Amino acid sequence: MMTNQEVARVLRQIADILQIKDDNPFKVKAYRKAADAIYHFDEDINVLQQTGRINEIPGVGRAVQEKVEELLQTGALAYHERLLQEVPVGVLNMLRLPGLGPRTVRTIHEQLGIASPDELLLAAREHRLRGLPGVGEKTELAIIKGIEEGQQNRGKVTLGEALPLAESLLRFLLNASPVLDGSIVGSIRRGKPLVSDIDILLATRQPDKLLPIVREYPGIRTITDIEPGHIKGQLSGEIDFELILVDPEYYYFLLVRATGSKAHRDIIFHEQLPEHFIKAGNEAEIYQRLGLSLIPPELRENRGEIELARRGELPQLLSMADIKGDLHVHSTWSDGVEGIGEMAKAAHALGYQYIAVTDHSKSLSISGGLNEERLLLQAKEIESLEQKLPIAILKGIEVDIMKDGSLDFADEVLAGLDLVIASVHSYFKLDKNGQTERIIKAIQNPHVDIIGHLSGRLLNRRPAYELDIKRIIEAAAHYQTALEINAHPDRLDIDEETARLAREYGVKIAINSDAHHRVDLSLMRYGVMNARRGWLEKEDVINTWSKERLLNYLSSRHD
DNA sequence: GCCGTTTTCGGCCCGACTGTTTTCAGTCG
Repeated sequence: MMTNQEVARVLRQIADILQIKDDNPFKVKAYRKAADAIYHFDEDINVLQQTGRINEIPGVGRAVQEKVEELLQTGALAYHERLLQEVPVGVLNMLRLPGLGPRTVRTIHEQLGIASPDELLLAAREHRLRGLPGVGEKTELAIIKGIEEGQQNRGKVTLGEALPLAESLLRFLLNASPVLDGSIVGSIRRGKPLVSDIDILLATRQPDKLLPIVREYPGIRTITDIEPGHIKGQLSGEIDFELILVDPEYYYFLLVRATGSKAHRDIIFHEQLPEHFIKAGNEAEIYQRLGLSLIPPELRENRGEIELARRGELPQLLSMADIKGDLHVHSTWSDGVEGIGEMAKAAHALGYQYIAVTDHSKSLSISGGLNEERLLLQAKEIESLEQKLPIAILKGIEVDIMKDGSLDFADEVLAGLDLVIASVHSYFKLDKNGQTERIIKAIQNPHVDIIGHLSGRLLNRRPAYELDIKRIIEAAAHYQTALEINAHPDRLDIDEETARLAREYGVKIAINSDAHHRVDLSLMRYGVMNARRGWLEKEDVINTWSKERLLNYLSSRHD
């Protein structure tokens, strides 16, 4: 059985291969679009398949439907396999490197027979790439840099990939009768943006009965290691997992032990024997026996939390339940895939009081960014939708910050909006001072309420651009401009360190999903986890505030 | 490959920068 996400992955690989083969670009786009649509579709693709309704997904026509059916029925797709013969996965991985696109990758593969990033790195170091058409010294250096940076996170996956897989596996195991209790542990439970594997703790009196149950799980690729109390293996999706089996008496002791970072647990358990923690009823009791108040998982990193727990002075971290709205949402007016009405209804269904529609501005033309005229038309639509829907819809924009720090709209235009996010989408390679000055100039603009995805990082894909974070936070504090925690699991930007620093300076934060699809509104939880890792409290985050308070705050800023 | 009461065929698809060139293809957001 395959999930929507796994099917989407195959379709995306097909798109990549077709692109390298220089096939019809619209065909490539069609495969990507179908992949995205399946990835995000609310219903299980297997259920759709059984009722013959796969082509009801927008962007999926006859050809893709047939391929998906073959994939779901047989677990493989002949067309995909055939394409992989021509262009192996290693070549597709080369595509992920900055500066390398389909044409260059094709040339490298065809002319030098290079078929993986490892081979590519070697060739680049030996200067065997320069001389290929379009490849010179700089490209070679960029490749080496790109691969070396990637190696730092080697084998790690984003929380956004790992957490749903871990939850799905845990749900399956909790349904098995020998399992009395269970939890995700390790770095996923602490909410780290990049994790190396899935660790799950299970309470059971019958550890011997677990193995055949685990083998039944549809998402298992291999089981590699079995020893008393442990089952290790790999899930399809190439993520390693480890199950830790423990007697119920020691469950909460192990839950604390297996969740905290090494530094955290070494300090709190220093020479204490497990027997001291037997039969605890919850985690709070474990911490209590250590003379500490309960430390939330996201804080268990030995960054000062242990001392505060001893004094009972831990921060009161915000939680998902505190979130009252989403201030960064796209629609079909730019590169979103759903109308404002759909997004607003979905936000209302999540219990939100408000959303801000913040489509892109004109200079981001690939996204269909709005010009002044269309912005006005959009405002009309928002006004009419607001009459009909039980949720406040703020008129916003994600305005582009230009190279010189000016904005893509004149102040008069921005003044007509309820909320302005300013973001960088170009000139990522400015030097540190230029990039910092540029963003500070945007911070200084009185119409700008929030700076979007400040550092521009894309986890596992692109490093943050050069910035003087401290200067930016000082400016944000001075001009009372909020910083965004972009909740998309590929971004989580600003990161936890920056968030913690911002809080110390009294800079407000907005946690935003940046949703381009209604399903993406639920990515908010990753942003909340990131905020908790940054020690943020409810008061620090403006979209935990009530609608009235937020609107007052925004209008007072604009006066 | 998808889509469609202006079309079942012909659109879909943007513009600037970068590094490589010697006039521009390839990459990127």
